[in-house]
Amino acid sequence: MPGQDRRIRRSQRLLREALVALIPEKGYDRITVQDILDRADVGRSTFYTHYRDKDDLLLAGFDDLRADLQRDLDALKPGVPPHPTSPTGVIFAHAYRHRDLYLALCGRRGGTVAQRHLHGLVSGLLRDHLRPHIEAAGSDLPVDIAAAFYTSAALGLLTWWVDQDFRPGPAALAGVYQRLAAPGLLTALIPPASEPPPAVGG
Amino acid sequence: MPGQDRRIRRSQRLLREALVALIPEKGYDRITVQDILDRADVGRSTFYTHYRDKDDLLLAGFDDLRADLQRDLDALKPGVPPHPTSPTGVIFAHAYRHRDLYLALCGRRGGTVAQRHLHGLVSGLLRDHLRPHIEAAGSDLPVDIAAAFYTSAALGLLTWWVDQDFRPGPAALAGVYQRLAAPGLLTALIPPASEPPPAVGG
DNA sequence: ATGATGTCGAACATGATGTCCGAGTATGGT
DNA sequence: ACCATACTCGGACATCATGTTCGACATCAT
Repeated sequence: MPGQDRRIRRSQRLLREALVALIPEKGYDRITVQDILDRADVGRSTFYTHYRDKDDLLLAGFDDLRADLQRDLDALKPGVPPHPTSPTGVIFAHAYRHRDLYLALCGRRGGTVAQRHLHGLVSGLLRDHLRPHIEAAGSDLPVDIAAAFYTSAALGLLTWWVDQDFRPGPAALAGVYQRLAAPGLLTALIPPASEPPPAVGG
Repeated sequence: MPGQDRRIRRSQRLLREALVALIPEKGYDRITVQDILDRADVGRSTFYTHYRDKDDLLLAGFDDLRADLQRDLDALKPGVPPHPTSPTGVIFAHAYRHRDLYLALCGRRGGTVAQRHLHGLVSGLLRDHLRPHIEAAGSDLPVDIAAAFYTSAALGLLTWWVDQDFRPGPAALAGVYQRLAAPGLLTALIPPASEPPPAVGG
């Protein structure tokens, strides 16, 4: 059974790697299951015993990514009070460390499923990050709207960055993001204007 | 021939309407050409004489939309110097007037093609709008990055709005967008800080 | 070594895609 | 009114991708 596990994981890893490698080449929509099979040198039924379809394979790889990103973010939360980076900065750094994967997930040739899931993930993240700030300030700004705005802005920047071959470094990108995002949020919080936290706007 | 033209346009209109109606029901990816044919009550080869595939049909409808939106925006440009609304405000109003279409284009169940094209359209729009401001201010902010940021923010808000059944009115939405977007752009322009135009940040 | 467990991949049935060709219909000239 | 023309319509077809089935095979436990 442990040996079987090793074999299973081997196929799964091969399939996932094949898909990630194929996406920048052909574009997710044009990739056929047979393409993945050929690239991974794995049989058809092997694929279908592990995954329901192409989307399922993509999302399985996504779970690992999500866990990894969550670890980075959890490491940020209890950190020193003047956070060195925002959640968005962590995401950019994470994307830079996993360039191949993010190229497939939010690059030009990625698919709807990946983008949607990444959006959902980041959206939940930012909502949780923003809510306390907005509530503490007693602002009338709806949390959902703010989350939608900043999630799409961050992911849009990320997508642009990926398609630019990660040209400005992750720190520079995070800097630009802060520069554009933070002032708007700060002024949107002013009605009672209680606290100006160091790294809001994530 | 004029009669023929009428017949042609009839089929084309029926097909486009069928697709737009189908997208919110089934989701673009799950729609089959046969679904469109059945809904429009049009024959198979009729479809393929006019369009190469499903994507082509969608994009054809897109051209009309693009022209319509461009008219609204052109009407804005030579307007009174203190523009009453930003380009983004115009887009929100346009989306509100064509709710059915935008529900298909950027709603939850829309497809990759539509979103990509809409993104490209708005991106070009905002780039042209932002460049003079940034250059006039002599800011070091790269135009492309700013365009990526604000395009995604605007379209993300639009997508959220569409999925909320266009709940806050278009004016209210445009107001929130301005509130979140404008301060960041204004402070990003400050290095020389030459002019504070009324409705930047589109 | 041998049985139990679970994977591998060729072959198959189904459904979607895009093409082809004969039938049908409106137009325009006579 | 009639015919010829031009163009559209849609059923039938070949092709391709998908997801399933089933026998062969490899690995581990006893």
